[in-house]
Amino acid sequence: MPELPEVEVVRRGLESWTTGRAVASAEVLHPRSVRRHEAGPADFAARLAGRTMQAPRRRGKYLWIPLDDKSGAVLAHLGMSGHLLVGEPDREREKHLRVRAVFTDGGHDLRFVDQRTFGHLMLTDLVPDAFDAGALVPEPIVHIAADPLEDAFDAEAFFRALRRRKTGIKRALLDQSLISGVGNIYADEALWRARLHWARPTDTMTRAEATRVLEAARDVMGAALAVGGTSFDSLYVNVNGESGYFERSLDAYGRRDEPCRRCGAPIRRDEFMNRSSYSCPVCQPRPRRARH
DNA sequence: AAGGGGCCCTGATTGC
DNA sequence: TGCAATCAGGGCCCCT
Repeated sequence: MPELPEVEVVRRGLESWTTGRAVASAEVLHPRSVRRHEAGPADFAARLAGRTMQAPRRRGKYLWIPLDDKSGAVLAHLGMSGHLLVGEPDREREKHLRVRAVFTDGGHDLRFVDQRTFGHLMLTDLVPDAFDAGALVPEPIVHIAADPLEDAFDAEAFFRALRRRKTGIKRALLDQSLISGVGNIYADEALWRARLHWARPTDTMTRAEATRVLEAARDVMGAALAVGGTSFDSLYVNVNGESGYFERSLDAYGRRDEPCRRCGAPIRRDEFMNRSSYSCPVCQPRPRRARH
């Protein structure tokens, strides 16, 4: 379940393996993994061959590798279970290997392995960024907001957007067009730290509450990044196939009926958006006017 | 037209 | 024991 910290761990891990290396050839082993590349799997592979990769970049949960003169890029979203792995090119093929690129220098290859195929890769153009003057972003993600660890993130604009929305705070945190990089785990963690219930209506939120949840999101994602990200089973791993250590630091997510680390009350689990929401019934009381 | 729900996927786990 | 139901969830698409 890679969210911002996990994707950033992958980006850092890829850096020395992509920068300045030319692709000899690529193969797509599962068409669904390039479904957003409209010209199809064969075009994806053919157009990647011969291109030189640059240093990988990231916004929210999206990662991209600019190509050649930076007019284009490989855009990646890891979805639920996507891994980008590097290793000896002749090693055994993973069961869920979906896309593979080998380089002209004959060194480590780059593999996209994805059990559930919610993730995807595509080739795309880079266009001017709306948030960061002079920067370029992949065209398909121009609509998503900057993430809270970027300098370009506009906290004031985020607050104004919250007040305009008629929804609950968790749904807003998960809306990548308002703030990117936050998924189900870190949304629950940020709300627990900010002592806000997930159904708190955003249109009446105070500046202090908005600041609190934003700072909490920054803090918790920064802390997770510092220890290599969160991992449950093997659904998320870095480029060497290793898991992170943040799971043991989670305060809310996945802790149903376990004592709140602040007040001792048993953590509750609610159904929300067809998934789970974990919160403390005492520290995060349900608002009278709840919004989903 | 913004908000909310359904759906896509596979493997581990749970239940009968 | 074996099979079926359930769960996990990001983002796209569709409906109202």
